[in-house]
Amino acid sequence: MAKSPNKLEVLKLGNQLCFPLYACAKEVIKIYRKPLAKIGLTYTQYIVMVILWEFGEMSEKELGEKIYLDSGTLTPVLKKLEKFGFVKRQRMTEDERFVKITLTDNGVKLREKASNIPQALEGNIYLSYDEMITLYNLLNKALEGINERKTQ
Amino acid sequence: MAKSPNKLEVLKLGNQLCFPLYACAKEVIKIYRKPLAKIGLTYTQYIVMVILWEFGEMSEKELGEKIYLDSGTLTPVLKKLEKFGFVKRQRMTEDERFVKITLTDNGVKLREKASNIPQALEGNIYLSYDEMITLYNLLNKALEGINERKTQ
DNA sequence: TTAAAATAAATTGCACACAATTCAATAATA
DNA sequence: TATTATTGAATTGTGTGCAATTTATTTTAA
Repeated sequence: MAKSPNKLEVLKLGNQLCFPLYACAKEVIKIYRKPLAKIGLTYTQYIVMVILWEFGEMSEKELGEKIYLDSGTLTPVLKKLEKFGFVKRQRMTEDERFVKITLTDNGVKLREKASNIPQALEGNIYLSYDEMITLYNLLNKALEGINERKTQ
Repeated sequence: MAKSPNKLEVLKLGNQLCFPLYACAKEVIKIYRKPLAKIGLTYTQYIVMVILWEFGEMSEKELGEKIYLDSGTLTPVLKKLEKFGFVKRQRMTEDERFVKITLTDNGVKLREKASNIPQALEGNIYLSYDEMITLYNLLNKALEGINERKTQ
């Protein structure tokens, strides 16, 4: 049975958590980079497309909330994807402050070409299925906590 | 009892893991940003200092391996820290290709001022101690796997 | 109903992050 | 030993990522 941790121990571990999180995210993104280059996308562009493939059209604001990016990052990425011909950006007539992001036909088609991208991780993540599930759940729980704090 | 997952399920989950990892890392770094600004450091600069505080002087190459950064990122960061007066950079006489990174007195002193930085996470990570331990272990296991693959 | 506040994007400036290349020093080998 | 290969750091160019500010639009409230 593990001893009950004091506050200092929790803090120290929190600090230690930070680094592997940072390093692991970078390394996993790096694994995706090469296969993504083959279909002409960066990781950030890919994530935008994944969200749009899953949820369909939405405002830039909504997209930014889902992807944890503000307009400072997102606007240039979306303009690039528009230049590539994968998305369309247009002000909404109901409220001209909002920009609606829509997939073009080519954007929809790209989904198939990207379908083998997840295989990039094959043989690169040495975790069991159960460990991956646990990791996935803990990360999402942590994210939820951070979101909760934000909306207060 | 969970059913045995097929390969496709593992791949799909791997892909899904990628995003919360990316998002969570960004959000946690964001939490550190404000308290770090008070002692005049960015997150990357802080991680460099943490490594040097823990392990002492080492070459830029060694530092880069520990922190998962190449010279393209690390050289400018180290030059900045040198300008701040926290580290010293000098070519090693034994082998002039290597640059040895050493803490200055001010660099050592900064450690105390930074001692309360981990408290930034207090009230921001809604995970139990055990969950944090599990998350920490899984991330490190994933990192080890990635490293292993690299050295092959 | 108009002035003030709020809101969504866009812009600006700074700091990474990394691939690719260059440069200088050292090691390997013909 | 002279040539080639390798290695560590530095440089260059592109792409985020974000805080702070600006702009245009809409909402709120006086």
